Amino acid sequence: MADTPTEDTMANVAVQRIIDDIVSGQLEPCAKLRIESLKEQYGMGASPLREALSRLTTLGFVTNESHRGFRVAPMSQADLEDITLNRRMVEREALLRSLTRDDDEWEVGVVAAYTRLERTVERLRTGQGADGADLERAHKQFHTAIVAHCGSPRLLGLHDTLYDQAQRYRRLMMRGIQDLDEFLDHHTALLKALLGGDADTAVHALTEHLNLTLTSVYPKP
Amino acid sequence: MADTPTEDTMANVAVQRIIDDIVSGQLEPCAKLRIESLKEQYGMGASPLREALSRLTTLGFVTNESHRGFRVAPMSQADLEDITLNRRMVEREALLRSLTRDDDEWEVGVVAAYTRLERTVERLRTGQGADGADLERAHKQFHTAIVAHCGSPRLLGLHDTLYDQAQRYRRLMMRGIQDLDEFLDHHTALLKALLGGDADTAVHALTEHLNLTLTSVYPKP
DNA sequence: AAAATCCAGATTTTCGACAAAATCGCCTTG
DNA sequence: CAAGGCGATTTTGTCGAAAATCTGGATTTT
Repeated sequence: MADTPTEDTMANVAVQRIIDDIVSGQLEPCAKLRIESLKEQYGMGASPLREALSRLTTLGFVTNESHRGFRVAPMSQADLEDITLNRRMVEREALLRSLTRDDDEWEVGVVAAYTRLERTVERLRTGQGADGADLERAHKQFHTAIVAHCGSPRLLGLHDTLYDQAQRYRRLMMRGIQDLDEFLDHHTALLKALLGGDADTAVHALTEHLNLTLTSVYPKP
Repeated sequence: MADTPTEDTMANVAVQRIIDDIVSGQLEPCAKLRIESLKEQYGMGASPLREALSRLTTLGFVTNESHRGFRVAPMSQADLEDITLNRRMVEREALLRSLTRDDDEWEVGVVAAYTRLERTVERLRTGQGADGADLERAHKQFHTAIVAHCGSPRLLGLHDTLYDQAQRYRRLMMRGIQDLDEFLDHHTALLKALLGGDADTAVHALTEHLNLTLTSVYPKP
C-alpha cells in the first residue's frame, strides 16, 4: 500500500526534493542542473524534472536563460538583502492580520510550535535522537505558526518560499552547537514580544528577528 | 528574419499568451485547460504547453489538482480582496523605496508614462487608432513606472503578477467610454499626489487608488 | 430509493527516442 | 591576440505510447 505513493505527481515530488537540496546546500549556488544528471540522481524521467525546474525558476530557486539550461540560483549579499526586505514586509503584514483577528487559535498554535522548538533544541543538546533536519523543521513550523492565521493565501505562499530562500543563507551561520543557546534565546524573546499584547512591539521584534540572518551572514561595515 | 523569432522559447511565449487570454477573459474562470485543445489553439506541442501551465500554476493564474488537470483560476470576492491587500503592501513598499532613493529618473519615468497614458486616452476618445489593448498597455506602464526604481527584483516581480491578476477583475468595470473621464481623472490626481513631495500623501493616494478596483467590482454593503 | 461497488472509456502523467536549433569549446586564421 | 569557423554537446520541442488515475454511469447492495 505504501509502496509507491503516487497521490502526488513525480513533478511535485521533484520540486520539493530539489528545493531541499538547494536549501541544504547539496546543490551549490550556480551549479549547472543538467536534466541527464538529475534523471539519475532523482530516479525519474526528463518530463517531470523539466516541469519541476520550470516551476522552481518562477519561485526563484533556479535561473534559466533561454537556451542555456538551468542553474541553481546564485547567492549574494544583494539577494539576501532583497529576501530580507520582502520577508519583513510580508511577515509584518501577516502578523498584524493574525493579531487583529484576535483568533484564539493563533496564540495556541504559536505557543505549541515554540514548545516543539524548545524540546527539539533540548534533545539536540543532550544528543538524544534529533538532528539538524528536525531542528530546521521545528524552526520553520514556529515561523509558519506566527503568520498562519493571517487569512491570506498569497501571504502564506510568499512566507513559505521566502523562508526557504532565507534558510539557504541562515545555514551558513548555524554550524555549531554553541550557537544553540543564542538561537533559543532569540526565539524565546521573540515569543514573549509576540504574546505581550502590543502589536507594535510584536512587529518590531519580528522584523528585527528577520534582520538577524542578514546581519550575521553579512555583518555591517 | 522576423519569421519565427526563436530568441524566446515556445514555453515562454505560451506563458505570456495564456496570461493574456486569461486576463482578457478569453479563457474564462474555471475553464478546463486540456492540453489537446491548447495544442490546436496555440499551435505548439504538448511539452511547452505543459511547462507553461505548470509555471502559471505557481504564479496563481491556473489551478492544478493532482491528477485532475489544469483549470483557469477561479474568481471571487475573497480572491480580489487578497490580491488587493497584497498589492497595497507591495506597492507601498516599492513606492517608498523609489521615493527615498531620490532618483531623478523615477520622476521622469512616471511623468513620461502618465503622458503616454493621457495621449492614449485622448486618441481613444477621438477614435483615432487606439484600442482597449493600447490603453491597457499604457495603464500597466504607468503603474510599473511608479514602482520601477524600488531596487528590489522580487517587489517588481510581485507587482507584475499582482497587476495582471487585478486586471482580470478591473476589466469587469471598465466597459464603456463614459468611464474614460473618470479613469483619467483618477490617474491625474494620483500623479499629483505622487509628485507632491510628501511620502505619506503619495502612499495614501496609491493605496486608495488600488482599492478602487475592489470597491467598484464588489461595492461595500 | 439511497448508498456502495464496479467497470470501461477518457484524461493525466510519464517515458523514451528522435529531430531541430542554439550554445560551447577548440581550432585555425588573419 | 582577436575574430571567425566548425564539430560536438546541450537544450528545446515533437511524437507516439504506456502506466496510473479519474469520470460517469450501470449494477448491486442496504
